[in-house]
Amino acid sequence: MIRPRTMQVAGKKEVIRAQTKERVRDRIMRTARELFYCRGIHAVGVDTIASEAGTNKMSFYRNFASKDELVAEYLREAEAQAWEWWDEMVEAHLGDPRAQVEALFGLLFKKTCTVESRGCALANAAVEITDSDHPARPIIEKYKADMRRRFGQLAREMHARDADALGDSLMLLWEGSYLSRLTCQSPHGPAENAAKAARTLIAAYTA
Amino acid sequence: MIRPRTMQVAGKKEVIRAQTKERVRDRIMRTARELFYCRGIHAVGVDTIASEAGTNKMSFYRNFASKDELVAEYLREAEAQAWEWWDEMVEAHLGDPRAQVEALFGLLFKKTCTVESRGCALANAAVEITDSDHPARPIIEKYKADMRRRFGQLAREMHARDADALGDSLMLLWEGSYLSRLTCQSPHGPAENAAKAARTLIAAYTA
DNA sequence: ACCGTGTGTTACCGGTCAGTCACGTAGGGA
DNA sequence: TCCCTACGTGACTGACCGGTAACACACGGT
Repeated sequence: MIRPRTMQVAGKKEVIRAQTKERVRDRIMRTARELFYCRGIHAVGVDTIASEAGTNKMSFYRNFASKDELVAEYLREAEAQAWEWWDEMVEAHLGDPRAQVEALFGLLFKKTCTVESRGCALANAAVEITDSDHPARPIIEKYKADMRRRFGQLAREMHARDADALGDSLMLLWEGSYLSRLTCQSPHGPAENAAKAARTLIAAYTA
Repeated sequence: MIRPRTMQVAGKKEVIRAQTKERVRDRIMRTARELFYCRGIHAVGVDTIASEAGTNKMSFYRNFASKDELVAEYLREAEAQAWEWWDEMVEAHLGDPRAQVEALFGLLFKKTCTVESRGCALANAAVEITDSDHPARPIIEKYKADMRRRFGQLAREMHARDADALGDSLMLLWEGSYLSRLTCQSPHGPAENAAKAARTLIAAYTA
């Protein structure tokens, strides 16, 4: 039941130990992140994750209630990471929503147009997980709803004529970039033109 | 090995039989289409497909070499269907590429913004199937490469300033619409604004 | 009347899946 | 010293996976 990990005040010994011997839970999370992202959620079993993380299934189940819970945790981490990057871009251009969008699409380009990219972890999970009772579903839906809201907000701050339409358009370009990374295996896919499209749309809606 | 189904000249009896008792292979294909699309490819086993199609696993393997082959066939069918719809829209507005794109995005709206829609079968398969040796991979990649080429061609016919960029942008909107249908479970997602975005982009690139 | 084709049925194979049990051990804090 | 926590190990369950073997039957064409 995922106990709260009583992080005791770290003495010197503790620090060394943390470096040399990463806790099992963290090793599992890191391994799961890599495997789920690269091979997909259904394609990776808990046994594989455990042994790839240098441990075993029993230790896995001492740290996670179920595979579904691990998946949910994996997506929560991915979401937190995504917003961290997003906020970085936004904070670098406070008060200048155009520059913020520009920076965000620059980041998108950097993330999607690499050989290793497999698109958006949350979006991929949305495709793979069809069971509406899965604990991952609310995480995905909240994430994407937040994203839509944020794009709409940016459009409003740019004083766009039809802010909701512009926000949605930007989100479509965003999502399309991620998906096209999977359908056109080459890193030189349509996603390379996402930033330009965003710029064009913004210009058209704020002329 | 999927024999070519020696479609003998149909006598009257044959016609009746075809109505009342659909061939096993067709029943399996139809069932597979529904189940794969709704629940995902990994989530559906051949046993389920067979029994849902009113037959059994043995009859399944008399018609398909393997599950992977069925998946490939499923995607080939989906591709053919998609191009059929595409060509219908294009042929309805011969010589008017703007109207053709308009019609295509109208179709996209009709397809994505329904409660049952689960996005694009090919794109979903691209997410689920990570093994590069899978027989479905070349089908997916060819389909999306063709789509990119077609969008580029349409942009060129519209005499757009940067035809490749416009084509890619339209494709991103297209793909984004499909993906957003899965991430924002409601039919009232950002995809509702895809056509408007396409119109805006075209206007900007051909002004 | 005969045979080939398509189909149904049952049982089976080896492998993998998620998840559990019982037991052993190393190390750190009190 | 003692104990508690974290972790490792191997065996196990029951379900399901893709795929196969052997046998039976119904029907249509010749």
